[in-house]
Amino acid sequence: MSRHAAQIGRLAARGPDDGEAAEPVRLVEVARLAGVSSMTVSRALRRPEQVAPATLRAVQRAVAALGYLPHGSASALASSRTRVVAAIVPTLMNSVYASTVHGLSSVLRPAGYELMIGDSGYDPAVEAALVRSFLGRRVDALVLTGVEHAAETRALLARHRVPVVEIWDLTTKPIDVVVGFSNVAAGREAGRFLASRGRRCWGFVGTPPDREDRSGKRLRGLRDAAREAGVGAPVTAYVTDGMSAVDGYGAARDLLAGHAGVDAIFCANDALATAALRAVADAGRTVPDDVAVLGFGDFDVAAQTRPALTTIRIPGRAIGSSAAQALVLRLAGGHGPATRIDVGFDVVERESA
Amino acid sequence: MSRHAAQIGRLAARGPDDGEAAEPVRLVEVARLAGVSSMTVSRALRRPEQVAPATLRAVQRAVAALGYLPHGSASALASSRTRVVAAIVPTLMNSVYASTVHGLSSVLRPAGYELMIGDSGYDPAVEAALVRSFLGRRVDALVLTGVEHAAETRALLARHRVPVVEIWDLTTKPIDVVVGFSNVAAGREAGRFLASRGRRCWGFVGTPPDREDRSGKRLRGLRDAAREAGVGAPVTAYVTDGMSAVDGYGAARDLLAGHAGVDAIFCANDALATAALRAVADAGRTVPDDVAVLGFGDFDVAAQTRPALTTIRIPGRAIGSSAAQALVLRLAGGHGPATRIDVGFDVVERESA
DNA sequence: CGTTTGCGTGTTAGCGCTAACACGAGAGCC
DNA sequence: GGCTCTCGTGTTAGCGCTAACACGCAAACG
Repeated sequence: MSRHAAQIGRLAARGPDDGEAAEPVRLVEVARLAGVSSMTVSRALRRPEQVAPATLRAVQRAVAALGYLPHGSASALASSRTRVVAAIVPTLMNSVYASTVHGLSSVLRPAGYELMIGDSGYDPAVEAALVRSFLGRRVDALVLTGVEHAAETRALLARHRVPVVEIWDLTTKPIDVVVGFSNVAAGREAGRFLASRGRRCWGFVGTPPDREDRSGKRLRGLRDAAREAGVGAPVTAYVTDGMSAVDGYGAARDLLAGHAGVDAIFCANDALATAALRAVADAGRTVPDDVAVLGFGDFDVAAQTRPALTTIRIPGRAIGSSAAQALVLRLAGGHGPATRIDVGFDVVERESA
Repeated sequence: MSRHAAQIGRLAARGPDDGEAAEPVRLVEVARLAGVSSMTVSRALRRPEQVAPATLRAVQRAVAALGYLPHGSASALASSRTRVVAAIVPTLMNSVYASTVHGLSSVLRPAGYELMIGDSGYDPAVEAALVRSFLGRRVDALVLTGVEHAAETRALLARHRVPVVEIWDLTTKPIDVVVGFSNVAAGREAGRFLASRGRRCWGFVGTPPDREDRSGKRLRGLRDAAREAGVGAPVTAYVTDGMSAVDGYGAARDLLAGHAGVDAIFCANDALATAALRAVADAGRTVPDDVAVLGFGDFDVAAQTRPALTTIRIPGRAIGSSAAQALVLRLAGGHGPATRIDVGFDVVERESA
């Protein structure tokens, strides 16, 4: 494609009311105006400390005069660095993942990186498709939620060797860096909390444990705690199509209907827990007197429900900013000491348990 | 930079445990294996209908065998299309904007576009900085929240002529396409609702009206309705640093303290409204008997507060998907009939008003 | 006063892909 | 049988930028 032809196309696409023709400005134009070579302009913009102060000023004047904006794709192609980081979260419609994304961008943007976001809807196959697309765009790094990934995802990552940060879980074998907390320990803590409140017959609402996802690990921890406390194994009801409130109501209702003696329900996230609150009420029982409800995540809604949700608080924003810091370090060349960062969790006691 | 040198660098950066050397695969490698020219491979991937079926199969086999992933930056540079759309929202920590982003991505991703997200924190200067960064990356289109923009933003957009969709508001003079609703009409509807419930002394919590932002327009509508209903002009208390619950509590408290007769508070969003609920309770008064609280947005929390928030529901997800559809049409060449799409709004009556 | 060092800048050669055009072979037509 | 037309594919020439190296000039050095 000749430049001329491109311009024709552009002009033809314009309406008649266009004032300035706005021929796109390239590096050479800036160089010409500043009286230097284009390489010097490139350096002045990327590593100003490498050019003489007078030259720098001349370049900056020319850049401002022409309104020059560097061309990201050209820069990326020549330097093999896009300065884009991609992040995949289960969903944005959930305040803790939104916080995580916010934490990521609050560190990455000032460091000169933009974020591409994908939401997997908790589906590993969707995650794999997103990873493929992001790798095609040659992002400089990838942030993945969780440490369990589809085989295709692992194969893609092995092939393309991009820095990867896994978040919201821990493992002894991270792909690269992992920033999160132990979901098993958090589930165990949930159980200990219920035991300490005298609850003896626990229920659990979350995803089936054979998926070995984060929800499954929380259940594993809960079971550990049940053994530890000498209470019966938790009864379970599973959601299979999502982790939102609408997905959880039926499971919670079935749990209550099938096990009249249940005096506590631990939910794999707060959205499910709000559904459990309603299910308990609809079953004619009260929270927390008849049934305690314990959530997970400390979503925004947790403080607003009635009764307010007792839940496990996860520092979502800190996960994002720590992950981003680790990434920025790694991308700058330094390896950073830690490949495993545990941000921990707390129990937030409100009214529901 | 020679390709060879790049490869040395790569290898040097690897650990000793690396199995496959994973030399990155380029289009020519695929072409060689398939026994065609690289141009044919390019076409087979982008417009399969233009190559002969047998050739197409050969190319697809070669792509699969080599695990080829097209190089986004190179493609973007050669074709002047990045297949990336950037969206700027005030914040992701708010379910309605998260819904909007979700609506955008649900349409854009299947159409082959990735999303870059920026959050402006309701600050036009931040929006301008984001627009600059996104334009530098030569995104194919831009989605902006609101129709009021900093002068710098307008200048950048005029210079770079990228398709723009403005969302969450309406105007007769959109930059390009606008998808949203009339914030003035929504504010007026809020006032009419309060009037119909016998409220005579209204308060408003939101941003100062001189900003002429979406909150300001809602206040304008409320004032119109006050005149229409023959009640006094609404008393106001402003937030200046954000639109979250923490920003709103002080304003609501001051409003109640300064105007003992207030029997209704309209808040510019539901986060502020949750703060108002607490402020009313802390002032020793009850909602809705003493003071009605009317929110805006129908955030996730609205149904969970006690009393549950009566609010104006905005179809955030529909705004996102409609905007994306308009964009996909426009990017495909067709102009699409509408440059102004009104998605409307509803009053959701719960308990607080 | 030569030699060395380092700094600032220019030159060269691509990065991996695609627009535009060229071209040959076969089909359709009179 | 020559003409056009279409279809599938190849050739050429960049897109706008930067890595690597080259080079000249001043200061620093023995």
